[in-house]
Amino acid sequence: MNAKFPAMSASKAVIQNHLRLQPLFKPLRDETLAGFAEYAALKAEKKGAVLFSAETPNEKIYFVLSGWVKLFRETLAGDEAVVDVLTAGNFFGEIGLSGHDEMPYGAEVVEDAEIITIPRFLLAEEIMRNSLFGMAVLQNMTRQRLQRDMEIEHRTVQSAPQRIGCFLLKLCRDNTGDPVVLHLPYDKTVVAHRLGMQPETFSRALSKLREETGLRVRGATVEIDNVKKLVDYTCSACSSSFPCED
Amino acid sequence: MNAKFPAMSASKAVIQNHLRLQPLFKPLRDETLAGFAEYAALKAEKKGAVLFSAETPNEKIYFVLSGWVKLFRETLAGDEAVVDVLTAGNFFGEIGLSGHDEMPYGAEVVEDAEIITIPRFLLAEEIMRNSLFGMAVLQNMTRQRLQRDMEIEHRTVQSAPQRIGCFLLKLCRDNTGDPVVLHLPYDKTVVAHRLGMQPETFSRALSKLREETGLRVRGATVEIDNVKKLVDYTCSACSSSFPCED
DNA sequence: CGAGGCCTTGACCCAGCTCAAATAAGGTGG
DNA sequence: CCACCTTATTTGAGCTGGGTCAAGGCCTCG
Repeated sequence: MNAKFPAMSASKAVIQNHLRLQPLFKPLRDETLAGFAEYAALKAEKKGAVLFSAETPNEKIYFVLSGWVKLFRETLAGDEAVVDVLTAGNFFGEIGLSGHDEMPYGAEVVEDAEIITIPRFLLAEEIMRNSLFGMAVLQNMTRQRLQRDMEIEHRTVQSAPQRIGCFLLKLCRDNTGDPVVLHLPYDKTVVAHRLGMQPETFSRALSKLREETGLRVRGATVEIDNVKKLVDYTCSACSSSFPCED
Repeated sequence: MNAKFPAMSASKAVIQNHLRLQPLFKPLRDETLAGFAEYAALKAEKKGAVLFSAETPNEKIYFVLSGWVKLFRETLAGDEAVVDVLTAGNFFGEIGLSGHDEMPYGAEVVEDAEIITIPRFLLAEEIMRNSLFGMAVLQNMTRQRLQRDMEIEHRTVQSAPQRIGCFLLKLCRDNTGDPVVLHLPYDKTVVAHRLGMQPETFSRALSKLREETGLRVRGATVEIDNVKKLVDYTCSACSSSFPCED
């Protein structure tokens, strides 16, 4: 009964609790999660922190508990393409599970974040051992692929204001009551790049969206009085109707 | 020893041989493949055949042995977005493995094709039983996701002529000798949509690419004298260098 | 040989990009 | 709490790649 142990196991217990809440881990038993927690680390990361760089080997899977992280690549011309932006409930680095040692993109914290990392090999082992878990991972990857398909379609079919609308609607997902208040989670420049447009275009498109659908923007806060109006404006160009993904 | 049996088992043997060649099935033993072959069907499909429609439940996985198949969605406006175009060695319908009963897009033969179909449940069972196979499926899906990531980047970073160049380069992949002769596999309209552009734009962009890199086009045949020149022109905008995917 | 479907070309338009400059918004040290 | 510096955001002006519409040309197949 070393004096250090109570503290340590308390911390591990905290991690284990967070892991239990991850949808991906639903098929796992507590003792498995405890095993993960043993090797996992929970860390508070400051805005600007680089978790890993592109073209770099990486051994961990990252679970975002809070804050925002962007995944990005840099083109030869020097400008960045934002692949995705993740927040609470998302994870990344799973690409490594499929034998890609070098990450195809870098990861940077864009809003102070709490992140749990787990060594990749633990998950890989569990996938081999527990086919239910393997299936869960496969389903997750499949969903991501479908989201990418949609994204590609959106980029050619939607106008800039509509893309912003679509982005805002995804943030609404939970809120149902009509006056919705959102906080733009991070730097508007990052949002712009996430949506594949320049910051100037983003600014103008947001103004247009404001006129068109009557939403209000104050700094990083967005208020939507009439969600239906926003849906009508945004989703008219799309091939699937509103709550466009499961 | 019914008279029918020799014929049937010969046909099944043919199918089994095709299945053996699928990279996805590498981790499977012959007896497993034999089991698949028992329920599988090999069919010659004519150009224009619709294999399934979007928003429709589907129970099969499709392996393309020859010819070309396009996967597509239709937008409300009525124009089609080509999600992907597949040929020998590719397969589709795996989305169904992750519990998506309704297909998110339709499949149509765009060039006479031979296709093997396997009931989805057989693969699903095997995934649960054989974790090596499950891992192979996961890796495949992961690769597809990464390809989508690249595609999204390409759409914003590359010009129309560059996108065509990129497309041609992928078709070169095997040929190494410098004078390369390619046959555009299908309808130029389909290629255009696959690349996210209008047929008119495709035509103009192809002319530009011809001037720029000295390749020659005669009907559906493309001759490339200087692959390096094409690479230089095409890949200059990209974030990864030439043979851009494994 | 004719019809319909591709493919190409021309003319014009417009969303979004680029360059440049003016403002706003934070964050920091005093 | 304020002045100052740095980093976002907005706005203006002009450009351009690609879309749209419309008209031929060409090739294929019946």
